[in-house]
Amino acid sequence: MFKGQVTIKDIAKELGISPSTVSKALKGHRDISLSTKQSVRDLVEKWHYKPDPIALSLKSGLTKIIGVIVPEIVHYFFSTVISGIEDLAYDSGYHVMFCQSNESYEREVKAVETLLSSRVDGILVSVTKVTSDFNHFRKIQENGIPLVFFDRISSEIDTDRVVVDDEVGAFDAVKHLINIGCKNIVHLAGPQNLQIGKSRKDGYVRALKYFNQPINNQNIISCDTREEARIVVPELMKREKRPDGIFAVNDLTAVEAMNMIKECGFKVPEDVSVVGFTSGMISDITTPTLSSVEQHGYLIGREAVKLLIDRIEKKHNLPSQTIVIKTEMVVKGSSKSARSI
Amino acid sequence: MFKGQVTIKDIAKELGISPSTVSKALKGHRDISLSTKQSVRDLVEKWHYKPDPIALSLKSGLTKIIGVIVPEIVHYFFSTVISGIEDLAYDSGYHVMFCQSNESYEREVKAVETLLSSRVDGILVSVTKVTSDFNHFRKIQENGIPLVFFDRISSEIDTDRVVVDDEVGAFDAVKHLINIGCKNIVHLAGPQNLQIGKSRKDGYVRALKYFNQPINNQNIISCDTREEARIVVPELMKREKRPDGIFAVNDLTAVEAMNMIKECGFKVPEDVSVVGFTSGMISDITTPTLSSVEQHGYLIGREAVKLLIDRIEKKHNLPSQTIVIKTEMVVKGSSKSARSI
DNA sequence: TTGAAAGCGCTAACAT
DNA sequence: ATGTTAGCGCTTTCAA
Repeated sequence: MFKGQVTIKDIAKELGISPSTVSKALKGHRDISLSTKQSVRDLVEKWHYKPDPIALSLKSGLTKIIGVIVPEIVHYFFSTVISGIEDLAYDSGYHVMFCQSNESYEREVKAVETLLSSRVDGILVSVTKVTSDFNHFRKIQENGIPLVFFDRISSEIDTDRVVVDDEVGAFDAVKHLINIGCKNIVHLAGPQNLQIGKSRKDGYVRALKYFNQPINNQNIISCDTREEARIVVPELMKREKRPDGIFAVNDLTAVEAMNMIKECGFKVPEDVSVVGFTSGMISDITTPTLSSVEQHGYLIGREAVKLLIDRIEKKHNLPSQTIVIKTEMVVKGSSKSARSI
Repeated sequence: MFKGQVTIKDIAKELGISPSTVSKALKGHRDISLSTKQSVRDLVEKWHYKPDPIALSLKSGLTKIIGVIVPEIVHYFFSTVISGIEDLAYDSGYHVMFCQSNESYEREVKAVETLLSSRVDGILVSVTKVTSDFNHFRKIQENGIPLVFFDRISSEIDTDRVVVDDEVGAFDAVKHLINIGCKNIVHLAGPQNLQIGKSRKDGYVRALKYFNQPINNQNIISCDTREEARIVVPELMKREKRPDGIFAVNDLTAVEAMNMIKECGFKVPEDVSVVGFTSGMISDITTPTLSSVEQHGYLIGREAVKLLIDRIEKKHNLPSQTIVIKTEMVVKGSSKSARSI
């Protein structure tokens, strides 16, 4: 009873019964007498007995722990997702173990090994930007551990997914730019080996087509970091045919694009309208505030956990499913055009 | 060998030796023959044997898991701390389990219970703004689990701590403003019931005294959110004696102050210099970039984990220690005064 | 209605 | 140099 924790043996000894009887009593087994059950419950209450999760795990082979791999915790979007994961996981009786891949393939592989060797019951992953070999994810599946991808998925692995409707979000963003009068919209695109990079570009292209604007390959530029924007955007502003709208694959890039535009002596949104992706706190603190496509990270986290727990507890046996979270175009200062439409 | 994982038994059976021999061989026990050791190692390699951490935990009573309780993950400062915690913990062979208290006392208490019942080896906590009863922390100590506070500490609990030197950070910030020529510096202050709110104000006051500037109570204004700044700062700018410097208790407030100053038709830093606290990503994306006091969250995380692991592994038996992380005044665009000094 | 025994994977004291 | 045994805390047949 000391050494920190009360065990089932302590209870049994005190009550003069066997450990197995205590165990059954606790589980409400039918063939334990009511009086025994009651005295066990009383003592459990009094001594604050809590079953040891480690012993439970050893028996059941389950840890009630969910592993999560994200590129970076220090990232508003991911921290909202994590927040959602955490909340629902705890409510469902699971714990959460985090690993950051720091956008490094090697660290991602290591994180997978770490989580597997920790015997987590399931794994949630948002893939790094640079991952192009997916064998470490296959290993998860070969071990029979449920795997759910969220946001940054790999299309090479057949598994459950929670994604944002990137294509539609991008379409809406570009549609908005067109609606406010932009005629020469540049897309600062993400890596095309990532689904989100591809989808957002596809949405951009589809919107242009839909509204009969010409598609110019010069207007699709690989640029998804602040550092790149710092180089790319000033180039853009020197073009003979200056862009009047920029749709960036993420908010940080969009913000830096705004800053560069201003540094080049132009105004946002008067000269160039800018729209980002992943509306977060950032979009509120810039001047002007940044129009952006809201991704509902918290919800993504919750849905991903729900899917994962369903798999772990085998609540269904459906083929892999993909849940699509709707995006929402949030118009703020960087694109509220005063120009006539 | 199937069912996912190879066990020591599988190895033993294959080699026709006993499990305990395998165990000893793996540990490099002196009285196992070299040839046996070699064949064990070979098979371990071939079959990818990994010891089951759960069985290890059951034996040792240790889980190699560290519990962390933070107010909010969605918070740049905390996410940097977590990042530091994560990195060092993993390098030291520990896993990390997170709980958010969401600034709620009840959730904090629940988080403590959760972590204790998970049998974590140690706990790191940054206390919520509202916690005034500390018995749940005492329970951690009574269970013999090492406890380390970081950033938001409780002075009622005798334990290891890692804190930021808020007072000196604030002093440096105000000193900087004075150095660049500010004569009328306003402090947008945090809640005075929180240690950080008080310390930062104290640093402000001390700096003014030290440089023989008058201390005006009108210049210390309770304002630590963007919403408040939106109301307070325009008032300030209407004063007969306009402030020429603002030292805000956090970056978000500082950023909104900048925005308000600009909205009132003044320039940053030409008319008013602004300095924040907790230099983060935010400070880079505003225009102008925000001068701020860097808190080194990542380092705080690492130091806290180091302290905790030392306690867990009983590397020393010193009385409770407090590590103070130095802050650093980072001068950026919002205070680079062109004025002569 | 209750208890004894085995076993989850691993280790360590104690044989051989 | 290697094997046997017991036990960490719990559950679950199976026997009483």
